[in-house]
Amino acid sequence: MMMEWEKQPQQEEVMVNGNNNGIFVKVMTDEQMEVLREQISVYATICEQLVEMHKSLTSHHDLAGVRLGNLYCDPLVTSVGHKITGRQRWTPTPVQLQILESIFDQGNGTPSKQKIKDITSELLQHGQISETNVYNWFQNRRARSKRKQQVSAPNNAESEVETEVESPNEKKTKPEDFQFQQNPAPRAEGLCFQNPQMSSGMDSTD
Amino acid sequence: MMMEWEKQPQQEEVMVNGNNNGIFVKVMTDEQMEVLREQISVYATICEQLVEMHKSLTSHHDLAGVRLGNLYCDPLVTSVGHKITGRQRWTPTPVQLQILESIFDQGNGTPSKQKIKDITSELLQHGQISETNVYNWFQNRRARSKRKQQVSAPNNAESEVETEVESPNEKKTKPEDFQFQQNPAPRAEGLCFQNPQMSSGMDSTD
DNA sequence: CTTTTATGAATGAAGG
DNA sequence: CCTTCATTCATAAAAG
Repeated sequence: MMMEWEKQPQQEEVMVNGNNNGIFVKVMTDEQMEVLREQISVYATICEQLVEMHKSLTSHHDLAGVRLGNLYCDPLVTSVGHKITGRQRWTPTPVQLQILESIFDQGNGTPSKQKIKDITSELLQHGQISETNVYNWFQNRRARSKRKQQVSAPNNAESEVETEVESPNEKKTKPEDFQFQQNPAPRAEGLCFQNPQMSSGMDSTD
Repeated sequence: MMMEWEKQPQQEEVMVNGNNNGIFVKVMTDEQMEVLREQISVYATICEQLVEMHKSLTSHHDLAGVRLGNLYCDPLVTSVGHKITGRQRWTPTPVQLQILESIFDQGNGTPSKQKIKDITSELLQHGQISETNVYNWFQNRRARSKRKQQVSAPNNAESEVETEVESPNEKKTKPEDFQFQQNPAPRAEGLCFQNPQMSSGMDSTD
């Protein structure tokens, strides 16, 4: 059964600026926001429960544990299936990524040498990784984050939307941090939570 | 296990109606929408993978299957867990493409930042486009062009350097060479994360 | 509608 | 740090 919201994207598109250069934004009502929160929350809960179930299983059945050992250890979450035929470049596992992101968010934009080692050790518990990988990751993360800023910056023509973001400490995700995308299909889009295809799963095509 | 959703929402409140009786709603930027999609998508993917894993386990251990049977059949979980992806990508209009191609052909293979802005402005007259789009286009164009060169011109100039992995000397891109990620198998099952609170969602105009 | 191809976008790594 | 390149992923468009 599909979730309701997929069929009920009832946000409206409003033009913030009255002139023809105005920007269109998605509008959500409080209720919709709440629903979203609920749904995400549900996912979180489910995930936790499933993980617990999995733990129970593997702890009670060595055989199963072994069998799936190399599968759940990280591949479970090994995101998009990629060939195991000698990957040339490191790809962070979701867990590693999450950790990296959280560290990045902590504002310590200064990845010191020692810090790198520290982080690397930590991440090694969740998959192969090297200090260079960590170093590069932070460099790239920083650079790209910054670039996004400057791209979205050209907001001289201030709109009616007061940029009253009272989160000066937030340095990465800016509200106006989006870019225009051509949308040839003027049809209702809103929350396009669709299901094109579940593809890219854990199909490790070796 | 919760993600940063709680901290992300930086929507602004705007009054949809100009008059003082207007309703206040939350506004989400495309960026935020994208973040949301990503997060939900992650949950969906993880859930699906966990379910798959669970299936593998239970198929080998009836006991475990029974044990967990009433657990995953919980009202919480009802059907379809799917990936929610809603990214849409920019598609250049013929006119834009024409201009881009001509610029590319002018040999100025070095699209500087200022140049990008310039080009973007130009192309904006022929359809929606962003600097990032232009940047990406040139990056891709050059890469593709270069690749074609090396493929169509297998000059023996550099002897046996083709001791590469895989088969780079293969005629252009060979689809069969790399992984197939499509699996159009119509699956009408899986998990569904339903919640009493969710079901009576936003469709009720209350 | 399903499968394949073309190509926009994301990102790890290297160079300066 | 910033820019550039190479490879990969995902999806719109085309082909069947």
